[in-house]
Amino acid sequence: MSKQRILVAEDDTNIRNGIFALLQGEGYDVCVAKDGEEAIKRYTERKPDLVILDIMMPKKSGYDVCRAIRAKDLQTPLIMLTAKGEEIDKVLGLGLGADDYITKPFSTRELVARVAAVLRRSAVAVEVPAEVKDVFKIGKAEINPKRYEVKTKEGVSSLSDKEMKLLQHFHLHPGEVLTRDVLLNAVWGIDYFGNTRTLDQHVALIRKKLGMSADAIQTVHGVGYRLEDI
Amino acid sequence: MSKQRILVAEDDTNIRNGIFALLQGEGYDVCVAKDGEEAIKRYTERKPDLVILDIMMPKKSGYDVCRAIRAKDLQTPLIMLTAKGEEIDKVLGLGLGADDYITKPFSTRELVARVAAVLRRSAVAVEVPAEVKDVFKIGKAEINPKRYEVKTKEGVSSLSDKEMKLLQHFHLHPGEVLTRDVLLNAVWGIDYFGNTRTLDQHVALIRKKLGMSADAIQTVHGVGYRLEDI
DNA sequence: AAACGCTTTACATGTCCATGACAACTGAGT
DNA sequence: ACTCAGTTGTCATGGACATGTAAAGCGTTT
Repeated sequence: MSKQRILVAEDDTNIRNGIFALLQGEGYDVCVAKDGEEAIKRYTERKPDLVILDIMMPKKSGYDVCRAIRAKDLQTPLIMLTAKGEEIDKVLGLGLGADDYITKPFSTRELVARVAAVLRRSAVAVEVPAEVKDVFKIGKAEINPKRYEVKTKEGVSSLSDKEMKLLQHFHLHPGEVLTRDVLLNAVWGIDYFGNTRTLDQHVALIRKKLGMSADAIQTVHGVGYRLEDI
Repeated sequence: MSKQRILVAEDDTNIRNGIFALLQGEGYDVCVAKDGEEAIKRYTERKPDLVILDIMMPKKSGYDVCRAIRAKDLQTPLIMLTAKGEEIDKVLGLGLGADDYITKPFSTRELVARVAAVLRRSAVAVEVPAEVKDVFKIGKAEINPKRYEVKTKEGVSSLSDKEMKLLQHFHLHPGEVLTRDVLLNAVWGIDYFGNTRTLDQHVALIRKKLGMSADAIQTVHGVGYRLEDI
């Protein structure tokens, strides 16, 4: 799974930097905003998987930002930071659609736990509409995404996470030439700066596991790869 | 299946409207009551599939309404809203027969999750009397869900609650790769805020008790676990 | 206080994957 | 056909990260 992105909107520099460092340390891709307007801007340009909103902010309050986001998008989970418990009634009462809240002051443990829990819930709720969960074929090999396995005449081999994602992406675009950029973005995440040879390496592994059907994944010299559709 | 109907009894207008909008947005057929007497009236005329009751209400308290409903009907699930943790003891202690409770303030996600969970349970209770209650096998070990025991060639060991739930979940999805998220949601509940390593720990314990059949539960690196089906 | 179940921490172990080197290949231009 | 530069296949390896495992902490029950 590629890194999950979190937008943190908080005006207090200390708290903002603290949360930034904390979440980044936990392996998230974090972007920040120091007021409500910036938060909305960052939201539209970065499309984060989770938004953490302070309520008291200059320009636009957390309430306003929440409404603005919910107007466009009902999916993305949202955590509010509040100074006092009472304000929660407002959050709920106004039907703003926040997913969780944390009252200041909070412990780092608490923040990390809630962030993880909210992301976990939303991951399950979405239940991966973009991905394929049913058995499909590549060449004469059968891919089983639920089991992370590929079955060929030669036998059954198990697939690693990246291998599975690559195969799924090929299957979703049969016959199309997929450039390295596209594949790297799809499997490794949108902002992957690594060596492009990594991709070749994984293609090679996949071909090995496909056995006879290896040539179903053709290389298009100077461009990328292509799944043969028969 | 037609829309499921939910009755919400809550005196605070903001919260009532918030819950109303939230649940309606989730696709439920929602009706509301602003005090205890109205709640009982609405209940008898609408026969909802689920009742959400605030405890502190004018005219009749949530306790009273709960008792009144349970006097006629033991089926319909019931969720109590409480302001403080202590009151919960009363709810449970009085044997009122509430199915779940939520302490204020709560997040929208939490409410939605619990509503869905309670409705799912009651649906299951009507259709299928139990989850897995018969003896089943994992590898060469025999699991007895009624006795919370596992029998292997080496002998018999007893299983804890979580261990049993985990094993049942594996047994219900043989061969499938189950992600940590899915397992945590299934066994620990949707609003679990703990460490993901807890799961690993329990898997380790289960493997120990499975003895020789330990490798029936395979780990899929970077994804989760998988029960080998032979 | 002792036992138990669950969680958390800490450290050991293992797996996968990113990376670089080099060989083999491709295609365009001669 | 041959050359050559750029691209891709393949292999080997170190390191980052996920998992295994033991032990300690914590709250509840006996």
